[in-house]
Amino acid sequence: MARAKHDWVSGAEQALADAGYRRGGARRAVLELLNEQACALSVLEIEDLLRAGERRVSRASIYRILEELERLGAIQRVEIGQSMVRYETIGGSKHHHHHLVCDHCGVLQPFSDPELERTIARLSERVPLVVSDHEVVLHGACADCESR
Amino acid sequence: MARAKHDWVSGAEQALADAGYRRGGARRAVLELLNEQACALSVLEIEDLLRAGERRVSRASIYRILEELERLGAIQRVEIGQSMVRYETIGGSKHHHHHLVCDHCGVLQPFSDPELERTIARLSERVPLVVSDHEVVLHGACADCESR
DNA sequence: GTTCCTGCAAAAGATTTGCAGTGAC
DNA sequence: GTCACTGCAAATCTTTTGCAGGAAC
Repeated sequence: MARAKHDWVSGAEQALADAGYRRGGARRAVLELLNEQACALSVLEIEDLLRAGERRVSRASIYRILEELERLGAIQRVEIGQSMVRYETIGGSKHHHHHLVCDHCGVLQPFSDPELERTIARLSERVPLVVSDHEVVLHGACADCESR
Repeated sequence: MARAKHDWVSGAEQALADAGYRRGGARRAVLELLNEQACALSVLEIEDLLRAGERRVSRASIYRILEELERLGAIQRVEIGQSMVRYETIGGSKHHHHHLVCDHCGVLQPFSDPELERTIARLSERVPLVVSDHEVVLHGACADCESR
């Protein structure tokens, strides 16, 4: 899967280049960080991870970069509570999925379910809206918090 | 339905009283406003509607009142983008539902679907989380925005 | 050399908190 | 009279914007 992972980064960079953007260190650092994640990150988490790791990037730049990437369709926003927007890659090594949120500790896990997708696809036809996207969040207690 | 509507307000007031809260004009105004709504409102919308209508309530009080009501289970938070938390009544005259969001104009509509509920209920058994709640948001273009 | 990218600092928007006065019981 | 409720103002937190210097082409 190392191949697929690398492909998301280069795919995104290609899309950026095609859209007339130049290369830059901050953007590359954000792309690589996002590519390594199992699940969606908030801007502040991205900032902290970058500060701890490869290269510090200013918060304003992170916001700007994420906005560009979202516009190009390389990442998507997910809103799962905690009053913070989160972002995650689209395509690449990860598939379409939804989220489980532990309301006690805040842990986030991805899950996916074909039956759910079929149900939503069918439902989308019956609804007074031309549906382009959907989001499902299950709230509850994770194994750790439940056993405590 | 006037009966059911009134019942949500008095039910919530009863729950508040049981929890040791006293009555107050600001809280009553918020309860009645929420009760009349078709769908979830943000704090700022609540503030504007109250200012225009029955009684002005300070923003800080609205936040505090909503927090209490959420803790008591009389209302629920929904997060549907637009970087703003929204709240709506639970129980009362309205049933469990989910949301359609027009990404162009921001309009919000409720919908519900029994098949979706069954699918999610089944799914909730298979997931590494003790599920207590769920939220589904469909994004797209509403009839108005689509035809334009 | 021109234009875009980036960081810094300030601004804006949403939410929370501290405190003092009023009102419920 | 006591303690909760409320409004105001200040503080906090997230996100956006303006501007100037540096980097990509």
